[in-house]
Amino acid sequence: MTLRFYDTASAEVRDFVPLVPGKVSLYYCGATVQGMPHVGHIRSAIAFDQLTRWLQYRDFRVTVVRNVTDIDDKILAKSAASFGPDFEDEPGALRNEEWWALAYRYEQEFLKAYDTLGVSRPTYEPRATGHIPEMHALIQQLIDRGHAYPAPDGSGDVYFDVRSWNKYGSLTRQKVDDMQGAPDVEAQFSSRKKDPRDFALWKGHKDGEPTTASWASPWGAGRPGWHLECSAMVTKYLGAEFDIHGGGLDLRFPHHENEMAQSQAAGHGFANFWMHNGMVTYAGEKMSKSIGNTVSPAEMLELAPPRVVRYYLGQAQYRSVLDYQPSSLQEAAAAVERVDGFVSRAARALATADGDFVSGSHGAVPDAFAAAMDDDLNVPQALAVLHETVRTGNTALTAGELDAARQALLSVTDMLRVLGLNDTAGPAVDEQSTTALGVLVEAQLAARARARASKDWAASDAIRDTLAAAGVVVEDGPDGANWSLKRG
RNA sequence: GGUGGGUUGGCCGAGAGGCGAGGCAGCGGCCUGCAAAGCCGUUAACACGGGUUCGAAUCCCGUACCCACCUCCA
Repeated sequence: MTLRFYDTASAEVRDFVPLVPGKVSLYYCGATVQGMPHVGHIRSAIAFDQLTRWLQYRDFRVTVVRNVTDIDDKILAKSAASFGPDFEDEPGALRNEEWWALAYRYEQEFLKAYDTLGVSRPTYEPRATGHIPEMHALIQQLIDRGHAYPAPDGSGDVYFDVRSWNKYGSLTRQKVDDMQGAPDVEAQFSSRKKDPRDFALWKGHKDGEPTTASWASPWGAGRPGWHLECSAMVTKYLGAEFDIHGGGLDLRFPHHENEMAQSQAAGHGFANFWMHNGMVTYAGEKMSKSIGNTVSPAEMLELAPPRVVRYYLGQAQYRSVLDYQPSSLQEAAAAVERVDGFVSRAARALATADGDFVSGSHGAVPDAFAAAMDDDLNVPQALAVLHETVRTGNTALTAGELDAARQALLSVTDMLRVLGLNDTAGPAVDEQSTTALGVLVEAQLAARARARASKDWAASDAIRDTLAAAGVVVEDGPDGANWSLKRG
């Protein structure tokens, strides 16, 4: 087996070899916590969670760092708006909310969504505001090396000097001269910037901005620029050179280009691999706040249980575009139920036949599954293996070949674990209620069995219909009827 | 203007020179008292026009359309 990933920087799939044998350092961009998470954010997190889980399966010790950008123009603007006279109470918005309170509130919303959808927690989740000294050090390094300069107008801004770094643009294979200029921005900053593409490392404090959003610095009070935050934090936790930097495809430029320029200009090796997940679109258009076509995880969770949402968002190859439509959740639900159906039938059959059966693990997924995952996380192909294994298992169950069924069940369990489909939060299970429900349903099924024995089909079907209406699915098998709660 | 990516059967979605991925939906069958579930079979595709090749969805050239980024964006 060879692990291979697509590296955006070299635009090719290359063999993955970690810098330190047995260890992988992974940094991926989390959210700017200025609003509720939408499905696109979650897709990204799921993609890198799949990556993490696969690397762990391959016995790497994975250190995952995902940042929280908790200081930013939009956060300040939203907070400021909440104090304004024209503030309208949007759903979820709070009046007179300090920027740091707003950021923290949304940070928790993201965390909740990640947890619900089975995104394992990163090793660490640093906040930008907690790393001001590291950022200052990096800025000073860049100034010393001639790649950054304080704005001459005394605004307190510090800019990265794009023209001083001849590799600028290499991540996205663009030439500085070919880049489209933004006329208004050029005009606005012409007195401060040497080149319109120069970007802010440090933003000088402006009148009217809250003092809580201002930190002292050698260049004047202010706050950090977005791109700088990631460079400073990744270096602090993962070192000057690390294995993988990830994020959404839309961050390639300017964010990641700028990060790479800053860090390499400061003498750091930086990321060995750049991995970018594809966008989620809605009706063919990228889902984003500015367009307003976002779908929240909460909305999806109203249509389907967490595991189905996870399956849906994770089923495509991570680099492909995923076009969301509500009906796709129903398809995902059918696929998940097929797998779950096998798991519960197999577990039941094996438990009946073999009292000491406990759900366990091979510790190994099928070779074809592993080969698919090794190949740039080809989840669709891996899912094909999953479904084929389910079919094999179903056939074995029907034939009464319990050993084969057990093998299939263990394989399926292992594959589900790797895909993160085994442990997403489900509805809270109340043991007492479950027990009580079981007693009641069994009583109904006993009555139905008597009716069937006397060929009273009307009575039998009436019981089945009543239970179905209550969300209890009854399936007749060779050993009598089984029941389960309809998921969702 | 620049830089990437895409166009696969009714839908989703892999593959990347020869062997019909898989899921969902449909159809037929087995099983069932009837269902459900399951299994078997089955229908069907590679945007368009050229070219290379014994052979192209896959490689090359051209065309059309779509998307993303070049401004905050997962």
